[in-house]
Amino acid sequence: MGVGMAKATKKKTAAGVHDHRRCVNRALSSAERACETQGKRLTPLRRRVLELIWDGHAPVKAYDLLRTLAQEHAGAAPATIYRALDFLQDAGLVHRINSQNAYLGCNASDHPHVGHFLLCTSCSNVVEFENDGLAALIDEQARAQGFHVDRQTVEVMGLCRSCQ
Amino acid sequence: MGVGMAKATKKKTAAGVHDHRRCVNRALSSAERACETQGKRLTPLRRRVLELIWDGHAPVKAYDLLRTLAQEHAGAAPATIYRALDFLQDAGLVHRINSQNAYLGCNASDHPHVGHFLLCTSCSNVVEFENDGLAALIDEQARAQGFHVDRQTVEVMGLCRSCQ
DNA sequence: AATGCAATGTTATATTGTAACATTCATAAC
DNA sequence: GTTATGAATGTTACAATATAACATTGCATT
Repeated sequence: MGVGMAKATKKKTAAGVHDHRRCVNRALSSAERACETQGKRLTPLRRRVLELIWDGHAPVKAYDLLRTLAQEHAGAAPATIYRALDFLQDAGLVHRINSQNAYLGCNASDHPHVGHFLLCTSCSNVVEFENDGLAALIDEQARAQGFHVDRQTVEVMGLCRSCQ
Repeated sequence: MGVGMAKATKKKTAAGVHDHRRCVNRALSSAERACETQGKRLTPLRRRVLELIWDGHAPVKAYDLLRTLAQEHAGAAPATIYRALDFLQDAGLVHRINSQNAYLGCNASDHPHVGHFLLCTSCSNVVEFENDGLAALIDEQARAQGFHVDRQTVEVMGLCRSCQ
């Protein structure tokens, strides 16, 4: 199927497909390094789940992952997915988008950072952004109220450039 | 039950109870005004759900509301609660805390504002805060990436002053 | 080989949220 | 006052998301 598709749409999408494939591979390599560093085990199952998450451009639902995984992995059940997701989140390889009950590969697992996202309500694409000033301002505001910050999430809903 | 309790703990909590009662009443009055202004109908059912939300200090789960409501309202079903919650959110009287699947009364329904929260992971209390600079910075960051913002939510997890 | 712990398998169930259609209620038009 | 209308609620069923609990497997160390 992959071959036929590739031929049929070669000129227009082949490069894009390969780019994306490269991007996924880069993410997986980076994930392996990150786990090595953290002394965590990126087992084949966990690695495969991470790969499935990266396969799409938008956040993925747990049960969509499950349906896909089940086609290639007999014992797949909800716990299978949720355990993998828990591991991947702990390892900083995946973020949960709370407003969507969905999961997104993290492209910056090599350094600590907070979860700040722009969510397009039209095309469902999500981009993670980093803004140290923003993180600092949130921290400062919290401290001013005597609050000790462990974690912060920012989810911004709206329209991406191409959907406006 | 209420009377016995009140007597048993009169000195220490009676004032607090009354303060909270006053606070709830203020919120309900304010909600009535807000609906009047917006041309929306705060029916007895919706008003009661809002009151139940305000009864606790922490965000409330939909099915907890349902259990409580069901004791006094025969036809209460999930849809009953979710419809009321949808209405109250549209009217700006209630916020949803995405990271907890829980709902919180809004103390500033008289003016437009964004949903910024400090969530204590120890005592479960939540405080909403307003920081125009923060909202503006988020907006600016988004615009810089060509993103048009409709709504923003900030959820900060950590420890409140008294839980540190 | 024996032990122990992490990872996964397996089954069941809890929690959260919607869909779809029927009925009731308030309001305005007649 | 009746009637037409749409909003609100009642009612039943089910979908979607997530966790609990215990069994089994696999891997690393002794």
